[in-house]
Amino acid sequence: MTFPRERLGVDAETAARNLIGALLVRGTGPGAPAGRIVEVEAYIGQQDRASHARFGRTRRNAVMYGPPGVAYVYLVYGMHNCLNVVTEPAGCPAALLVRAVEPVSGVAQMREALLRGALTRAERAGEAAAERARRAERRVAATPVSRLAAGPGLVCAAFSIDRGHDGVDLCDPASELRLELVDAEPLPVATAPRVGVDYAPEPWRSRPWRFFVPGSPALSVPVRP
DNA sequence: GCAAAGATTTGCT
DNA sequence: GCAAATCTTTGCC
Repeated sequence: MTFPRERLGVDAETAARNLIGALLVRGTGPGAPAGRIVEVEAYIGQQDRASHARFGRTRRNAVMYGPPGVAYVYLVYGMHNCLNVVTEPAGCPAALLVRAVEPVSGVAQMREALLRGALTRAERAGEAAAERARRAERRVAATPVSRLAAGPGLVCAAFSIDRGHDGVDLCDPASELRLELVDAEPLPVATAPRVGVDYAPEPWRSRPWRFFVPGSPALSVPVRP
């Protein structure tokens, strides 16, 4: 069943809890990558000094101002894509960063995609390229299934998500990238401060807007005490 | 126009 | 445990 937009068009903290446990699906067919979202972070409003919306509306963050359920994809550190799900009613710039997904199916395609990325990086290494490529191959093959999408950059790499998906409607069952509602017992949700936002002043740095399934083997970085 | 930093991951010391 | 990789976006001259 496709994910109801109403579950995202509410306040961001409620939407974050709603999004935990949802299925993220890329493409169609039996080998299509799919996995359960087990960790997200909320970025809420222009006043949030950790959010891309803190500068007001720009070309990059424009979709954050639009309707909920749409993908906001951006590039960080010049090399990693990050997937967000726009939340709150249209007009309020807010998004949920998908930090970790536990693979459910399509694992082979995920490994292929991760390896493609690693090989591209290895090629640029020049003379050490061949050695790097071998290491990348071993590393990807040795990575446990639960760790394949255990980080915001890894989610995009494993699911082949890039900025071409910016603006895609994740609630449309016809979309290449979409969300599905899982008919199961709701997962427990814990909170913690967000990761990698030390540049932001208080109180934004310490807001407990990281939402995750405690004990999941697919979480990104360890939870800060 | 140019300098600086970033919602990360990887590999080496 | 730390630094490099890499390039877009933002801020300031």
